[in-house]
Amino acid sequence: MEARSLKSQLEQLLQQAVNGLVGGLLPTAPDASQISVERTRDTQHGDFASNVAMRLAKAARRNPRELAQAIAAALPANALIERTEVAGAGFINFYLAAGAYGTEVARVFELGAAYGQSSRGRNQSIIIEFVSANPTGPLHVAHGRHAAYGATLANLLRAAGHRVHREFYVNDAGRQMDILAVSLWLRYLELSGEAVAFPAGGYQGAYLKDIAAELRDSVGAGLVRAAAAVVAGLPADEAEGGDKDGYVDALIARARELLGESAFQEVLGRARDRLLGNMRTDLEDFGVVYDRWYSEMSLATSGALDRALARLRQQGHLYQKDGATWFRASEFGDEKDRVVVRENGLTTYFASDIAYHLDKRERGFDLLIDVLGSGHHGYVARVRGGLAAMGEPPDSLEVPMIQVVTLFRGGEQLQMSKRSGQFVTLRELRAEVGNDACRFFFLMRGHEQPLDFDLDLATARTNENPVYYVQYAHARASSVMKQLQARGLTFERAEGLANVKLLTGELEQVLLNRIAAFTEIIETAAANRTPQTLVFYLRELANGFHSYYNSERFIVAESPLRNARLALVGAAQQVIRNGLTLLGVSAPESM
RNA sequence: GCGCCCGUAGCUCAGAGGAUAGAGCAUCGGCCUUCUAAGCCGAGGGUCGCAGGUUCGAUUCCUGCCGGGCGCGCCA
Repeated sequence: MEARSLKSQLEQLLQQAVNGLVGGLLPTAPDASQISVERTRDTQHGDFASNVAMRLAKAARRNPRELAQAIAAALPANALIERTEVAGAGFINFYLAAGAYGTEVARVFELGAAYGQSSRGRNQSIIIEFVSANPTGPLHVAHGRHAAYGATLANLLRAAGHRVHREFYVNDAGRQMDILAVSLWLRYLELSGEAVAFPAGGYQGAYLKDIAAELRDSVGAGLVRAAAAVVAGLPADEAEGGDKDGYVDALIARARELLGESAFQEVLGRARDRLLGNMRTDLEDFGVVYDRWYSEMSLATSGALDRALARLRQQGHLYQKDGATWFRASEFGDEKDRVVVRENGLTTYFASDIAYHLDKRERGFDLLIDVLGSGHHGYVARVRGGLAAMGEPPDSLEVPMIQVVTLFRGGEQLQMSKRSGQFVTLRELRAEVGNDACRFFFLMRGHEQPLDFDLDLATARTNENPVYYVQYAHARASSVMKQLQARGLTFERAEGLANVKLLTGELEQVLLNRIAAFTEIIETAAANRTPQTLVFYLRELANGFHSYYNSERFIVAESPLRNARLALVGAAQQVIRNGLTLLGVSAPESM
């Protein structure tokens, strides 16, 4: 069976009706995007409404209401629509057949955890890259927001019928890795009684001290060199009025010289692997898994980087200036040209990224989604330019920008600074507020909105905490089923589904309506790349459930009505669970 | 200076051409001998930053201004 939302089904019917008028009332076939159906805000306008007649009236040179009448009359016979009416300036209002919601409830039970999935995405192949934090330190709270957003968006896209591949791009190349190696080695020397002043430009976080201890346990004193030999002839660091980059670079050179390249690489690899391992564990614990961790370094070793640059050069998109190789990005929509090979012969991060994105296209992905921090917006034009220069469509790259996270405790903003090594890690945050509140809070706001994360609210076990509201609805539904058992009764699904027509109460209708909207909410949230659409929906669905719960008793004496109500409760519970699962939030049986 | 994002209820935010602009929190008033009160119901609260424009219709799209945030490396 093809999975479609009610909205999609209605749009399909409407499309057929409109097509039937082409050549008659309508001069030409309209664009499919003009033919849409929306949920009504007010039930006195029916269940769904369409503005199609108003949109087509001008081109057709027809009165909108007249056109609406004609379109409504041309709707093919179907079991979905009870009746239509033309209202206002030319709206077509749809009233669903009484059985439509009963069918939908039956589908919830039939499909279970798969309810809500649709084929809307037409199997479009999407690669979504997110977090991709530098392996130079632990993940912190901002990465958590990226992880929650990216993982949930991936879930939504898959549910909406796309093929989705999740990727973490590992920035394991470049100078930062050398700095990491030196930082670790200096911590190791410290432990070994050969302390050297720690550079301002190094990675100062305490995590490297732990890794240094492991290194010491593992290799013993083999990497120890005299502090005096390390610092001999080095330029001044920032603290002494020198240049911090110059000092770090000199230290890197000195480390290579004293250790030898292979030992230096061993230290580097030790730090990188350990930090990447921690990231992977953190993300898995947070419910975020990837299909692939893609190494930046592998672009160089596989030759992909050289191939990409050769291709650009061949097309005449590169030129030499000031000893460096530049890409003519300004000819492809960027504000200025960009360096791809530096004066010192090393390729830039941007060069890797061109090769990486070309590789994504060559692997067959239709759409490339990069989830980036809002600070990276200047980067988008550059990478699009690279794609364009390679002959790839620049709009195959889409970049949702995630705004910053600010933590608050007791009304006070927590200071976070990566440079000083004092920041709240994702691990610490999860330990304090738990996975559920963490993911829910990260997704509560639009991703382009800066997020104030209130730790007191997230840990509050009170009604002020929004994550409990939705979970509580699920737990309450479970509780009803347990209560049923305790009374020696069972839920007779067939009887319940056969009697959904008895659910004529206002609150029952509202709840049925909201349940049936789930599939189209997923479609909308996926299409707009807005997980918070699902968050808001779940709050509304939970509200519909709580209101119903407070106004009616479900376990009544009359078996048909009891089972019909239990079917509604069970369907609501299933949809809440499916929705929370997409968000990566648990659906507890009791609270 | 250039570029991107944001200005909606007291606060935090949804809504992205459509009918009377919504939610949570806060405030005030009700609801537990009955399936979990982490719940429900009700009330008050708005010049959708300002000014033009496009449109049958603009909070939504366009332009300009005002206000706030961020970014503009041969770093990654």
